[in-house]
Amino acid sequence: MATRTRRSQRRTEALSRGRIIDAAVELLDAAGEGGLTFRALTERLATGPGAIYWHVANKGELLDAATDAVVARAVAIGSGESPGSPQDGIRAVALGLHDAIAGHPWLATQLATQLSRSPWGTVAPRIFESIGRQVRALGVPESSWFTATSALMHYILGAAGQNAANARTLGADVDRAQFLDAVSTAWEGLDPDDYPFTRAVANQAREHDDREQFLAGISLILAGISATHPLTP
Amino acid sequence: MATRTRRSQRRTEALSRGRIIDAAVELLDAAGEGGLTFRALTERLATGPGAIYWHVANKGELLDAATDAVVARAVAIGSGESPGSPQDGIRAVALGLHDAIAGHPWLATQLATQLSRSPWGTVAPRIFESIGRQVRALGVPESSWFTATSALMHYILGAAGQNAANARTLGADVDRAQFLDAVSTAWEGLDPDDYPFTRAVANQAREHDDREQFLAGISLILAGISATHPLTP
DNA sequence: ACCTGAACACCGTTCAAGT
DNA sequence: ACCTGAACACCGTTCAAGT
Repeated sequence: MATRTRRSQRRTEALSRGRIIDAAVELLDAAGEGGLTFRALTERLATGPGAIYWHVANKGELLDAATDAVVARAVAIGSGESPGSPQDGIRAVALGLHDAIAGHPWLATQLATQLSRSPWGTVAPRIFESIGRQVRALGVPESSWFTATSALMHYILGAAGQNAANARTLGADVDRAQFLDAVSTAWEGLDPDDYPFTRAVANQAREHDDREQFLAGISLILAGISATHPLTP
Repeated sequence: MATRTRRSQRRTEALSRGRIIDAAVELLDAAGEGGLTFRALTERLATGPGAIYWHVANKGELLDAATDAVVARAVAIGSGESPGSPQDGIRAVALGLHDAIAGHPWLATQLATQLSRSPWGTVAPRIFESIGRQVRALGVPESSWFTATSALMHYILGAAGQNAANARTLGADVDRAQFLDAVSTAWEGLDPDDYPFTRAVANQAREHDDREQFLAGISLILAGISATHPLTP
């Protein structure tokens, strides 16, 4: 449909790594991981593939850079001087990442791949740092910093990724209520012998709210942290 | 290198969906997501692409089926009649998924994509059910089943995915100690103003054990569940 | 019903050539 | 130093034709 928008704009600014990364993010947002191709990129930037390869080593590096750009913005928002408790600080950082992934669904898969491929990159420390500072403020003893921060980070990325994937399914024609109803109905139709538990919670799935549920999980982990570690705030 | 193994074995069994899925899993295990191509598949199965398309709709469906096959095996192992406490039951299920992802690193990305793309598929209920049964056994009140099970599932998939990605980086020439040392050293070299926390825990990262750390996170969530919800076991 | 294999459209990447 | 654009190897998928 609206694929050919801004078809061959006259190129006013010179090409640059930054402009390429911005265009990549736009393509990813518009059409998901499949939407980022060098053909689409050259058309949007009104140039040839060789020009792009002059600024960027390959597609993988471009994806990493796009991921880093979006994450940097997200943690900058989530980690401003939070006025409330350290718990609220953690919730703010968590929601910042949650909403970033919700707004850029391709980020979930990309984060999973990149965090593992290169934990020495810029993305992992960025996220780790913004969560960890709040953990420290919480009064968790230093010997448990790594454990507590890792647990929170894994939960956040896991849950946010899941929610994002759900959001991606919601296209133009499917709304959220329909979607949840379809899932719940499918779960209710499962074999009673093999899936008693899933059938029993099908209705809770139908009525849940993503953000609320996400924060409930954060609260669970926070409660676990205070129960396990003597806090000294 | 050893790419051409069992080059053109005489095809003894007829082609079938099951045999195609098995071959897909082998290719994924051997060379990651990039290793599964229809070319490689046709060579290994000594057939043409058309034959595969007769049994399988497209590559996405094949990936889903491969994922489901591996997960089914994993939860079958993790959820046998556990002799210990419900807590230990949860740990067993969690470790079952953890080890499955560690053994099939491509599973992490694939699970993230598939769980969201179709939560009405077979994979999501399988995992949800195996965790949820243990949550119920724990004595969590029914109104909190969905929240507690979701939190555990998100943590497990997030953490296991991360660890798997780490494992993937460890090729033939890099061992685990070197890898962790490289990460820690990189973290220690970060800007002291921007990354005080990450620098402070760099040493904990160097010495941590994946499984131990993974289980510590599970314990944290379990502690949070008992602290938050009145258990009636 | 099941399989063959040539063909098609598309992809990431390279590179000699230009400015 | 930066950009052009044709060309290459490879990919998922289709389909007329065979058995």
